[in-house]
Amino acid sequence: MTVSFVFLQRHLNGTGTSLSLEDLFQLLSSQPENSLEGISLGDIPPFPGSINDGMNSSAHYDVNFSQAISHDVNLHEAMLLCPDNTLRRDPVARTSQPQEPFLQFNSHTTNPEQTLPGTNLTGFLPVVDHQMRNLTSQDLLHGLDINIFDEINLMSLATEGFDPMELSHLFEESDSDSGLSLNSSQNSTSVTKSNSSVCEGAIGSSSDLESLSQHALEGAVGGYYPEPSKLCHVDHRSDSGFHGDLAFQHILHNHTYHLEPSALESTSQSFSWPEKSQKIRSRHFNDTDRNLSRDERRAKALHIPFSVDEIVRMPVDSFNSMLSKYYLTDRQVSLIRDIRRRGKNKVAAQNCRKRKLDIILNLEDDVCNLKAKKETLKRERVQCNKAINIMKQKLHYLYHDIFSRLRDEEGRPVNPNQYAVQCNHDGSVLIIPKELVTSGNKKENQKGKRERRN
DNA sequence: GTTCTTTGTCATGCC
DNA sequence: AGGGCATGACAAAGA
Repeated sequence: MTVSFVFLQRHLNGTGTSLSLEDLFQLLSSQPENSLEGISLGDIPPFPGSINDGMNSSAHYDVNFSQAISHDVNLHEAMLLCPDNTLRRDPVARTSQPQEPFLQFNSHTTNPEQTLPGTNLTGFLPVVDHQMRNLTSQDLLHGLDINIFDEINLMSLATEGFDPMELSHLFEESDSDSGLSLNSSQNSTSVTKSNSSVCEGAIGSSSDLESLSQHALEGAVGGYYPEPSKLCHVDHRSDSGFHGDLAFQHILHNHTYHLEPSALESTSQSFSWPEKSQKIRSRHFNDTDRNLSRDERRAKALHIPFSVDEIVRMPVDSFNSMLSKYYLTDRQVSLIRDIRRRGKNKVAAQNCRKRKLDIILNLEDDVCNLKAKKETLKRERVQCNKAINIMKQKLHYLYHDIFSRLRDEEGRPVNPNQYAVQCNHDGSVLIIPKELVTSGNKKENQKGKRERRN
């Protein structure tokens, strides 16, 4: 006991029962480490570094400490944690993000023949005669004038009510070397489809050419492009921007939407269909009509001279100019508009689902992170509670130590059951009867409650 | 036969 | 005003 008894007495007797907090701590700090039954302030562990870190981290993450500990986090809240409510995960990294639903027309053709427009293929292709007969129309059309196809388009527009069988005969007679487009690629709306188109476009010198020639006949949904020589000139509008473009697209684009996987495998494209899709596709390959989508079948039935892909992907200006420049019946126009709307919406739906998936994945990540953070905060809370308990215990010992030294005016020990140490806001410490403390506390509590209500 | 998933479509609202 | 986009809801097909 290093603090003199007189010191305390002087303070307690001389100044009434007032003991400043400073004095109290002077008293405490002057105690040997083993005083207070072996517990001193030095034993109180500093506020755990991790706690500070935790607090900082709490602040850093803008997480309310208590809330973060006690609240579960739902997906919506987790999503709202994003400051700008945007996706933090790079969708491209997260998914393959084939988010370029509109691949360029004619961008990559795997058909080497396409690199030789205007070339007579028969001079280049080292194929035997029967293969030549089975070459698709696309293979043979490169040498033809674009304007011819312009006319073809117009003619097919004029085939409203035309007998498809008659047109088919035209193809048969021309032995598949009419000006059908087949070998363009990447013209589809969805990525999956565009991938397929890439492969589909690359028919190369497949042994399946024979089977593919049938698809060639179905190339454009309007699919009937009679042999140019058998057509009369209806109207020459090759000088129109869109018309020329469109005609050219008909030449270069693959309007075959579903080709046999075996044909795809023989190409230089590395893309391969998923096993599921291949099964589905191969199951339907013998039924060419079933190969076509509903809109493709409808378009085919109405002899729409453009592929569904073109209708969907065409810029609005071109689309409108197409509708105005071409003679189209109301039914055709209506169908074309429907096809365009549905096609656009299909792509939008695909993108929407992709986004939704990304959002869900991001939220799952957020949930994981927040759970980890919650665990950290829980651990920190346990450490805080431990430190608080140690502090309480030390105060308890200090309290009893003080009372063991206190003496009243007559030199008698002060009964700790009758008196209490009260620390005031101004730093002063008073020894007051317990009745006053309890009544004072009650008043304080009531006052606090009133203030809280207000 | 039931359930789940995928995909296309429609309706609607917003830009 | 028209077109496109986003998205919820529904249905069909397939696993």
